Amino acid sequence: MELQEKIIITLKEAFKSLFDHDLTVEDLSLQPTRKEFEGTFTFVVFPFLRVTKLNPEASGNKLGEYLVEHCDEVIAFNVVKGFLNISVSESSWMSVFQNIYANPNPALLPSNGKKVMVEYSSPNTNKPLHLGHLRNNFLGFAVSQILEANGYEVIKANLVNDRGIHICKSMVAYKHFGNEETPESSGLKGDHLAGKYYVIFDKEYKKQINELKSQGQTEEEAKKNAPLMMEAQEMLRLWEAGEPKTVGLWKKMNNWVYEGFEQTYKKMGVSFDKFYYESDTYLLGKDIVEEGLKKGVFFKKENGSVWVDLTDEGLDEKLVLRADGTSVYITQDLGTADLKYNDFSIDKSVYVVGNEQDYHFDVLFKIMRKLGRPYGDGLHHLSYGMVDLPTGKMKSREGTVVDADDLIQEMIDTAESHTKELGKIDGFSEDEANSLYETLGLGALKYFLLKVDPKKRMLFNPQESIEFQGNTGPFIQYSHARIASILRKANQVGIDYRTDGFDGLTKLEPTERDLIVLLNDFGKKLRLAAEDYSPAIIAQYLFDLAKEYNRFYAELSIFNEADTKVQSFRIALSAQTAKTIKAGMKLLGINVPDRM
RNA sequence: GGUCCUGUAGCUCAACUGGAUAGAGCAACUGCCUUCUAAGCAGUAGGUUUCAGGUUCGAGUCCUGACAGGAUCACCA
Repeated sequence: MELQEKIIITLKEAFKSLFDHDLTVEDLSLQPTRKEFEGTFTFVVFPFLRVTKLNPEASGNKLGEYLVEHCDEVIAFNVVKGFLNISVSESSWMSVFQNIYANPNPALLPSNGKKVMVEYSSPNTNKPLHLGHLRNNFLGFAVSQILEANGYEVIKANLVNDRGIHICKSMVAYKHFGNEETPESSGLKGDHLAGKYYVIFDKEYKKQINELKSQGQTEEEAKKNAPLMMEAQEMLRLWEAGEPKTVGLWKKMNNWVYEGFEQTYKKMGVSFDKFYYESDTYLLGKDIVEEGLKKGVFFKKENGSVWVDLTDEGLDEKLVLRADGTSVYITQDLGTADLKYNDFSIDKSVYVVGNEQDYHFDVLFKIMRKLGRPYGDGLHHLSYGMVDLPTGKMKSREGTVVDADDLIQEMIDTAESHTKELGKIDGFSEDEANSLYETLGLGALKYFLLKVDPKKRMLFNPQESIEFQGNTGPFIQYSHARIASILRKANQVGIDYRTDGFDGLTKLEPTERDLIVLLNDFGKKLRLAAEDYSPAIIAQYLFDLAKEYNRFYAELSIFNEADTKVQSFRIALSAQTAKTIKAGMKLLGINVPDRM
């Protein structure tokens, strides 16, 4: 049984025995004791004064005395105002440590038999990935790992937006200005090549608009009548009709993009179990519209358009099918939701999509629940804030974006020069060194984007945002490398740091105890991160853990320690910390080096 | 304008979901490498938690109203 659980149960008994009052375990909770007070757990007695009918101090004292007497682990207590601070014996902490140390993988809770799909990335195929996509991809991958560690079976899905007016724009521009350019002939990655023509389209389109405006058309007319735009619209019609030449060009350009994406995904370290393509799904959902009409969830207006009325849920009326019978954005999402369920019979479905689509998903989920879908309550929009630059919002058409490939490379280069400056690569082969730079550069980038609460909008300053010191990925990686070094030496010297090497040890230094407390928290954090869909909780925890370890490292010596039991224990404590850091970082999709 | 999200040290972020004197990192300053990796450790300084009310033993956290920033409100995706 967990230590905290045991204390809470004893508290429950205390209320029964001392005050003849029944409480549930859920009524009682412990919080960490603040650093300036003696103790590890604190029980706040204020809410129970009505039950104890005593003043706060007396209540705390009564409960504290009961705990010391009836709970072996509790060795002392003190009461400050209404706060009962509980001290746990050092031998209890030792046995807590023995328990967690025996677990080979701290980041793996038993299977819960449930299936969840996490849809993330979901790029458009007309341009390369940028900084905003990085946040999406890292979040999606990390949340998948976290859910898996919590016992879910996870299907990582990517719904590729491969059709529509945007890709037609790139195609039109390529037709006019491409001169049969290919990734090979241009030396450009396929996604960058497609993006180049998307930008060209916009540039030429704007020229045409200005020309038409100078001929007396309004802005609105000009936007509609510009030949390039009309051509793009026509191309979309041809595509939908399956016209072979158009489809051929579409396939050719998309394949270039996919090759480019594949490289970037590989570099980012993210992966998918299932790809969906909108070219396959964009016609789905019409049967659901029919179903909704039959069930009375939807209604038809005079012109034949179909709507859902969500005013009773605090939203508005929303169109789900046009008067001419064609789909809108949400129509296909209705269909895709069912498709996912039919493919995998999932219990939960998570959509990692920016907060600009909050309203859309609110509507989508409410509709699915009204339709009585079995997975309705398992739908979740992991909504994250935009990544802004100091110059403001990123706009891909205007070229004010931080390109994902460029940024990753920049991070790796920075890691390289920083590492060389510190002179830390003695004895590294070239391959090892390069792999280290990649680990550190990506670690810094991923940690930076994941440590912030997903729903918060964040600022990215290319010059200043990425550091290698303080609350950063490399700081945590460094802590791991330090421990790895200790373990190498311990193995070399032949120190036994398995449990029997320090059995019977009862004396603990404060930093050692603090480390055990933190290590013991990992499971709780893991659950919380899954409940909140928040890798930031793991990131924050790992920083705290690394920080605490570095304090321990600075304060106490291992190899100069005369008592061999203490020595073995400190190495075991180090090993457990490394294990936890490695497992936790893996949840974030970050590797940790053994040397740096 | 309606709805939703956000507002905490100069900057970037925490605060265990209502608990004690609001904590870290960066930047600044002071110490610590003849000892296991100084990408580290210890310390100093930095705050009316945007503002005004309210709820209660207790509010950064909940409620109301301002103010500021962002998103969204198409027979676009």
